[in-house]
Amino acid sequence: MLFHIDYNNSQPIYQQVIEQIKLSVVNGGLNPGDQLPSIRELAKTLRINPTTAARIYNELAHEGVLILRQGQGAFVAPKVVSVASEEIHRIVAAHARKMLVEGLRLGLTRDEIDIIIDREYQSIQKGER
Amino acid sequence: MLFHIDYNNSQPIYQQVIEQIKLSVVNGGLNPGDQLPSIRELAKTLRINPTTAARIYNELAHEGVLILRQGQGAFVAPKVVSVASEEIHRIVAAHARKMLVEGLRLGLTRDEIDIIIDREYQSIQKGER
Amino acid sequence: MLFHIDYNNSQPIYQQVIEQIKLSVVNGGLNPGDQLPSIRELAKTLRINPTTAARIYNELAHEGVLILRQGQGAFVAPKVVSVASEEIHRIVAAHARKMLVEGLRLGLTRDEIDIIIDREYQSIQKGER
Amino acid sequence: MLFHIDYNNSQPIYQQVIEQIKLSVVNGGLNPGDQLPSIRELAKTLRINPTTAARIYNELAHEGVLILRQGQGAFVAPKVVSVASEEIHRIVAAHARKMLVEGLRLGLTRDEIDIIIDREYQSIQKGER
DNA sequence: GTGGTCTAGACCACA
DNA sequence: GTGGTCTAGACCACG
Repeated sequence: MLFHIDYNNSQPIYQQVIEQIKLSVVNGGLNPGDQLPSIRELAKTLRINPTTAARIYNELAHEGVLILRQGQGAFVAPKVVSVASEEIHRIVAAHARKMLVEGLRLGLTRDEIDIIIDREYQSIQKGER
Repeated sequence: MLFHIDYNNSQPIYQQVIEQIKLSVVNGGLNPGDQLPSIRELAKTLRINPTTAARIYNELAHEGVLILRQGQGAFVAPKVVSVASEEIHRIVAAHARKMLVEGLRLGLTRDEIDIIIDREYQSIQKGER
Repeated sequence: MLFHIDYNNSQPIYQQVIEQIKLSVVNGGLNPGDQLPSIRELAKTLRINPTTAARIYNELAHEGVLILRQGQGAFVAPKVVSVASEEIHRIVAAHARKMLVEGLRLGLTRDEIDIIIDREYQSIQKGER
Repeated sequence: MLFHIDYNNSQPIYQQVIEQIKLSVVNGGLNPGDQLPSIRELAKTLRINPTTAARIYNELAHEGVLILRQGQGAFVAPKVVSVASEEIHRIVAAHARKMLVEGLRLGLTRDEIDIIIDREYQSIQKGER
């Protein structure tokens, strides 16, 4: 559960870490009930601004990934998907569309894109990165 | 070739329109050599500021999607992809990863995600949206 | 003495033609006293706006490359360099600097740049392009 | 790292500054990781509009020369040239051709041009200007 | 504090 | 008419 920040990435720091935490939840690196480092600790280890660390946890709590308990800390939420399946579909479809348009535009075929997706899927399952 | 802006979308409007133009180029709605509405015209129809419209075309010209000719207008560029294949792979893989993590996190299976991708692919090919 | 316009070039039409005429003068395709097509003729063959054709000749006349005689036409000027050598030096140095900075920035060595220069020099002498 | 604007120059000021920054990167005045003045600071010192200053940094970021980090500032990018060597050659050759045509047209010999190039090269290496 | 987005509007360069 | 440059200034997102 070691997070890393790529400062040469245009993506904001807080989004980079959010993505990594979500990934850990997906590939089993983090399980429901697991406790995460405190905001101060996270800020210290990642050497980021405490307000940025707070933002990370707040967003994740807002999305239902984490549960923040006053004075106790942050914990991975139980897998209770309270999001409407329509909404889920919409979110994933939007990502899929972006990926497809970009890939096709850059000259890839549908099959080549599928191969890339598969590779990423394997890498997620293995807990890589 | 009708573009639309969703003001409830957190994505900046110039990026929304950029995506839509790229999509049109991919699904054949726009072909190399086709002329696009002028900056002023685009600004008028979308009811955005001309400088924002200019930004849309400028970014697309930078990316090699459009060609801007002073005094003449904006045209779809010929398909000459000069992007390194590594770079293409990297871009698509990043999108794929985001999509997979989000889908899996929200409880979808790999198969369900594949179905969504396929639906999006079909919709792009048909020139929908 | 056939000029061509690359509409996929960001460089303005009038500058493209000016460059080509200058090149012809340099490599002997056009010699002092030679008559050029009239403005109307140039506009017609290149399928450009007559005002653009006029601009081409006016700029070249201003730079001393051509001489425009009312009612007679445009002629290549005799090689009387009336430009101060300082000025010449300044102009060429500016071009050289741009070329060097761009080449070095993109990872070329001085020798590699020299090779490119030499190749261009040969191509100019041969009257290519 | 002092930039200057020549208002008697027909070249747009954002391009003048871009060139100067590229030059600094080439001659070692600016190294990867170095922080540049903020957009607002640059605008203030050059007495230009902040949006013009932003444009300078944006273009350089697009070209991969700088990296902009929201909330942090602008930094010189690490030297990762991902431009196709064909493209590099094409760019430098175009500059070389322009320089040669102009020099020859104004009566310089090949040797005289080479001397000017060499002088510019020395001046770039020394970090002059 | 930083950069990112958007507006409103002027003036120039090009065809 | 077209796109290109620049200004002036507002408001948001990020750290």
